Amino acid sequence: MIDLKALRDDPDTARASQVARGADPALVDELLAADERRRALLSSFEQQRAEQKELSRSIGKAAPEERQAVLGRARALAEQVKDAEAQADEAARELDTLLWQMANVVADGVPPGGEDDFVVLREVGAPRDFEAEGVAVRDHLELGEGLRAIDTERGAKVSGSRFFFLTGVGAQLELALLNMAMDKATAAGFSPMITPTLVRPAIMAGTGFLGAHADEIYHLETDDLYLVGTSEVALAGYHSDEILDLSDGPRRYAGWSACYRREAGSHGKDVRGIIRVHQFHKVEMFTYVSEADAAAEHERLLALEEEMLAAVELPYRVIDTAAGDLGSSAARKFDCEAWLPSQQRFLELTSTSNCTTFQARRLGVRERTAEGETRPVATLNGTLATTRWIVAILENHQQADGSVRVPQALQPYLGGRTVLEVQA
RNA sequence: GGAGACGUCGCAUAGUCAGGUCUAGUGCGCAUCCCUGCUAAGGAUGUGAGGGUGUAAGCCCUCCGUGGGUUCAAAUCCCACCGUCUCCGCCA
Repeated sequence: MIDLKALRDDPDTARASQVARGADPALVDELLAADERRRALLSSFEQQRAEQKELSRSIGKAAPEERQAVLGRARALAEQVKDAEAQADEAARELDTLLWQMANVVADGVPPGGEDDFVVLREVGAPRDFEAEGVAVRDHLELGEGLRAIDTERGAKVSGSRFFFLTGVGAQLELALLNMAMDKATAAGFSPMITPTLVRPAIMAGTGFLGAHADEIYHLETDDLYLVGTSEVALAGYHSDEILDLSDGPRRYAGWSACYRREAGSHGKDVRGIIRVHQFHKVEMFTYVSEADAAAEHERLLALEEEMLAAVELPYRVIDTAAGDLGSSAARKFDCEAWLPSQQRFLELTSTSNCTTFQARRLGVRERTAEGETRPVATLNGTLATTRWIVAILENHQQADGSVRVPQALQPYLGGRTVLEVQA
């Protein structure tokens, strides 16, 4: 959630942020009004409560003859206090409801607008000229089937649409990718983590995923648990309600987990193959860092993502996501999109968000300052590899006969294999 | 699934049966200072979180796993829930 004090001091920035996101700036003024109301009612309650406590204490030592009179007054006061408390509570609830509706304030420099208003920061690597090479481009599913690596038909039979099996070399390829990502993260100082994929409502809400896109999330009614769409959720919850010591630097984690997405709003989109699926695997970087160092950490996560993309030799571009396409928790987001030869377009492979103190406030993650005070930390996350990367790797490294070249950096993770051969 | 024990301000604990200076005590740890001096010890003071108010010093409120309830008054009594541990059963 946003910082109420900052909102009070500088409502214009918050209003501008709402406008950039395409959200309603009036929410800011509703918040200010609700905050003022809450503080007034709280002060009133606290004053009456102090009075009541004092009177109540005097009963124990009151002389027997005046006891009844004091008791009578105390009873009346108790009624009054109960009423004042109810009013203060109600005002606090109203404020809270508004507070949880408000998305993070976007960072300076984020392009305003919606999904299509991103800014391309750079393009790296050139797409192959398949025509010149004499290669008739196959899409990832055709390639995957030829390699006996992907089986979507049986995925549908067993689990429904948007499910699949990775078979044989396909399974090995995913493990290779994810292991390489874990190694890379570990080398960069991230602690490897294998996280729960079912989380409590408070954790899911704290990360900001239960807002506008709540229908994207699987919910297990019987147990009131949510299936995570990314290990970010579990990693953000990991230090919830804790006060961290970040004086030795940020806490960095690399989460390995299955991820689940309902894809409720994407009927008919990316229905072929494994581009958009209900379940996949991902290695996710997650950092807890002092707010002042958050922007630098964001660059660091982005750099690691680009290193991974370079390691698997994919042409890609980096985009600065527009305000309206940011998640509610993010103040800024960079996506890396790989070139997809079969569709002649870019496909998102990584996404790194700076959530500033937004998630930390909701989840109660703070740090101890040098002065001994507490303050909310900043949280950031970024993708290091996912099942979807297989799509881009197969397509970009395909050869004329339907076999696929293995990028050099990946070869050690595939037993030294240099080519994935077509299977009979 | 059954039976039981437990959940207190970093850690360890007192307090709960008998509701009222508990305005949560003590030890350890930690911080500052003092004394002294030689691989250290002793003493003093301070030391949870969140919030309201105030220029400030300060004053005040909330929190004893969570949420309700009883009462003038709840760490303490009642109810529900959550979590941890032990034993039994069942399943992998």
